[in-house]
Amino acid sequence: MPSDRTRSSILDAAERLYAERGFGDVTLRDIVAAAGVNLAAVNYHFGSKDELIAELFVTRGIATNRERFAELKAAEVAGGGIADVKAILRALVGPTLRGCLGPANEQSTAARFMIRALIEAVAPIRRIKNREVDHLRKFAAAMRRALPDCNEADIYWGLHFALAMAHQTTRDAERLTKLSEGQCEVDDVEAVITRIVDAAAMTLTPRPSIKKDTSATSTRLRRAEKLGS
Amino acid sequence: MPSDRTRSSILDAAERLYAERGFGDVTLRDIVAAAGVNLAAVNYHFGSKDELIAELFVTRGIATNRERFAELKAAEVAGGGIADVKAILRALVGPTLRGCLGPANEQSTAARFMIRALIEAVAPIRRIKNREVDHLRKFAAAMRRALPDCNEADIYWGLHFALAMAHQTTRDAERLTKLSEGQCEVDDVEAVITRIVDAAAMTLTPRPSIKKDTSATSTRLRRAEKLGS
DNA sequence: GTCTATAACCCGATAGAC
DNA sequence: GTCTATCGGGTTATAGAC
Repeated sequence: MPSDRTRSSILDAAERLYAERGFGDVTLRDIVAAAGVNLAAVNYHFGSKDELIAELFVTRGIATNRERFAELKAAEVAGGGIADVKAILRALVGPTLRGCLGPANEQSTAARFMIRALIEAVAPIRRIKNREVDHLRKFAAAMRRALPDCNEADIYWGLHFALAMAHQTTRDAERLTKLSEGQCEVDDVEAVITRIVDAAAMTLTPRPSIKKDTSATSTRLRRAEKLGS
Repeated sequence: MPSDRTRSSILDAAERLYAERGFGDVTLRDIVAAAGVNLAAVNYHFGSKDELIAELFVTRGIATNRERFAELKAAEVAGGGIADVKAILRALVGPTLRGCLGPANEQSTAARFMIRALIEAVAPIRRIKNREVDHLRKFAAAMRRALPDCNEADIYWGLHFALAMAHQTTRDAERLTKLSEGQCEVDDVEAVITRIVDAAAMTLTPRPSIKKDTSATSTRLRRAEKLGS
């Protein structure tokens, strides 16, 4: 059926253009031109522009989350049912960062589209996004298992902060490079992931103050030591 | 001169509407209606829509940075020339967060406009933004004085992460509340600021490893140990 | 400086032939 | 399913009267 090819041509072209130029200045006419199909085909296959965007967001989002869950599952298996805190965070931010940073030719269109979609929050996506928090709940649950004594709010804040750093880094990489005059190496994706994961993990496994209280060990630190890795 | 009032009416109305509804669906017609002026006045006073947005971004940005610098200066005076690390970070993210979170009637239109502008990155603003990093340089300089032995790249990453957490929190506060089922208190602005500042400060004033250095210890952490702090 | 009126253009959606 | 042609509506920008 030629219909299917038309349909997926539209999806592919839309994903690519939105990833490259954002939602603000990509029109249906741009999309059909890039896809080599007719303008009316969009409405025939998707009903409206908003429904096209929504379908794109849902299908690509599912794919991204599948990657995340696979990493999370692997981390839990490796830990005998309880994943390492950093491994959980790595599963959350790794797939997106790997797809958005690094050499341009290795970047994933899907990951860059998702980042755009999450950041620009155009109307049809905003509606879906705010009611879809199940995937984050799975990460929160894994984190609770890893840190059973940790305050629940802290866990949510930690996941939130990890995503915040990941998103802003993909978004402002250019600016950070300029600000630091090249000292912040953004091209080494795994190093960036490690940096973000470490920063988020620190908020979840607190330390005693380094200024005073060097001798007295806090209960929280003892708990962390007990957990080990 | 009635001209000045027309001019500032347009600026005020535009700032308010953009802050409330974003750049995507606010037209010049909306703005002139809210300002009670004529459509042609926009082009007369600003030349084009893009120039209106650019002027708004520049003037409001200067105001925000003035607030930040005032806090930074106060922190350096209080510290006898060298500000406390957390005070520096607080000066960076405090003004924006205070203007964007908390009770709706206490929010600042200017702060919410700036957040929208930084996030949605409409064309005329993007151009200005990426070449404007001087204000961040001042914070980096203050941080270097506070942490003379700290790796310079770490300082830039720390500032970047602080802004990342601040921005994402203003932007996704609703979602975080829903995800955590109200356990993450976003209405207590000062508590949120403290949380973000603490998280960013941790990345700058590293602690010794709390667990056995298995295999995957980050280079950053190892460097931190060497620094001793 | 401010207004009206309109130009010139672009958008998404759709009717209808094939 | 795919196409052409077009509708109806929106936008910014501007010419010209006052």
